[in-house]
Amino acid sequence: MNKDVASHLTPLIDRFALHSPISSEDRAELGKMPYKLRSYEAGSYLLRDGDAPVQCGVLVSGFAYRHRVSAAGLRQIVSVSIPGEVYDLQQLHLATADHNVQTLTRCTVATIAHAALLEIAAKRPSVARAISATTIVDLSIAREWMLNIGRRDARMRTSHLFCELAFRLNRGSVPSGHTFDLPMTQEQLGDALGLTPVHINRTVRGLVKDGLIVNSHRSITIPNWGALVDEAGFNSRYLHMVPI
Amino acid sequence: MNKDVASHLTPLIDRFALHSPISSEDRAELGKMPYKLRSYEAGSYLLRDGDAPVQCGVLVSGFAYRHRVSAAGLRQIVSVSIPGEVYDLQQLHLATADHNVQTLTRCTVATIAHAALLEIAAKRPSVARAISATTIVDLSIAREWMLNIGRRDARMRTSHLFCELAFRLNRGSVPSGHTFDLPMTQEQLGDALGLTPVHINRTVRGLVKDGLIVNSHRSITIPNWGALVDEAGFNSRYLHMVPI
DNA sequence: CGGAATGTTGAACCGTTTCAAACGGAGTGG
DNA sequence: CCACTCCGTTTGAAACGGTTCAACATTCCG
Repeated sequence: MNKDVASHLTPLIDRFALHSPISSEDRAELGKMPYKLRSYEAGSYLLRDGDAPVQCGVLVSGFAYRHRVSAAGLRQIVSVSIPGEVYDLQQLHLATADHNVQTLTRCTVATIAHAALLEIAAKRPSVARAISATTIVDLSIAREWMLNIGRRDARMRTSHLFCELAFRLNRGSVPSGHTFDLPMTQEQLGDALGLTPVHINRTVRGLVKDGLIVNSHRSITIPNWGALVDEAGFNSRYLHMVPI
Repeated sequence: MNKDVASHLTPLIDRFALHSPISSEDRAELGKMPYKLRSYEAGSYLLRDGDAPVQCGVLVSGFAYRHRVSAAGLRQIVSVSIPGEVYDLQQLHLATADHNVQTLTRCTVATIAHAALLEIAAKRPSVARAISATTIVDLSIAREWMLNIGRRDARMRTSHLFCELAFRLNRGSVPSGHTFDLPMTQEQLGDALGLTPVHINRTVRGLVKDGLIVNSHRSITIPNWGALVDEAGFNSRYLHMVPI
């Protein structure tokens, strides 16, 4: 199952390299990690609240989301993972998961045992560092989400999320007229933004009416990137991503 | 300035040990890190958005908070640091800070150069691991804050924050009748909870009226821990803290 | 002591929620 | 190929939680 190692783990290594220097030996070592390739239907759980997490996963293809459910049964989506991202470093050193990770679409996932990753991290400080850096960027995104949910109105919140996803999906540069997949229902958007699905509907329609986005079949087109950025008050700095 | 090394860095080492095994040699090594002890007035900046972070800090005494300001000038407090906590691991591998850290009270801070910490982390995998684990717990707290801000009403939000602070300040067990310092203005509470100061006022008064808390002089007494926990829907699991 | 910052309260307003109903598209079975 | 169902989207109207604005009381601090 490890024949084409480099191609499946490349996103993980690239993500690491994005925020922290990774030497070619590190690359080689990381590329040799044993992993398993699996496919999941849309809606499958990749991690369940209460589980003991024992593996990391790279989303080779597909979207996933991370969510917590309160004692009262209220759900908050706390992050969205896009193709090529690692979705499970957030639980690397914890005995019990405190949230769920669920697929939004059919996904192909390369899973790596925590033990394997920790072993390399123990041998190679730069890998340990890269894991930390990746987690720190997740934390920065979480801070921006708190600001978004806590302090912006529905319209800004929604356009801010669209900006973030477009920017991440396009790795740091979004041309006007760009289209991207957004495989989330309006209920899921509501759970991500702290709003009701009904209000998400009205808000998205408002953005469409004002020509800020075009919305069809779970994909979003941004006719004018600058206009949406202004609407959202979006500043990509928190993503700590160097534009390509 | 390093005479009484163990006493000032102990909180850092203890925090590490809380989530990840730290051997006695690691302890000794960490205890030998060079650091500087400084005092800050209430309201001082420990880190400014845009700065290049070069040092970590341990809050030997005093409270601090972390906040982001949006393009429109809206402020969101994204975490509160209590005495004994490390306040700066969240920027360890980033070139530029994306938020501010400011003191709530007069603070004594032990600062450690990032270089010194990274050097030990490079030599000692368990230290690298402890840094990661600490950051991962911060991330878990951030997730709960997103849930709190996004999905709970003002009354639950406010009592949830009180529960969290009481629980962290008391290291995992809060007896009924417990009193703790909460050196935050109502405006700051509002910025932490995504509410206006006026509404914080009404909410806190409501909690007082219903006997869930007693509030005087920036300190909070919890007459009945179980009652406040129920009101807030608080479950301490996300803090990943073993009760003492 | 005086001035600034913080806390308190009321009343009007508004963004979002709630409830309810209808619509549309995709998939399924007869 | 139609009828049926399921799920997500859309829309309207009323209700509500939280905001805004404004005024005043209190505490803090130089």
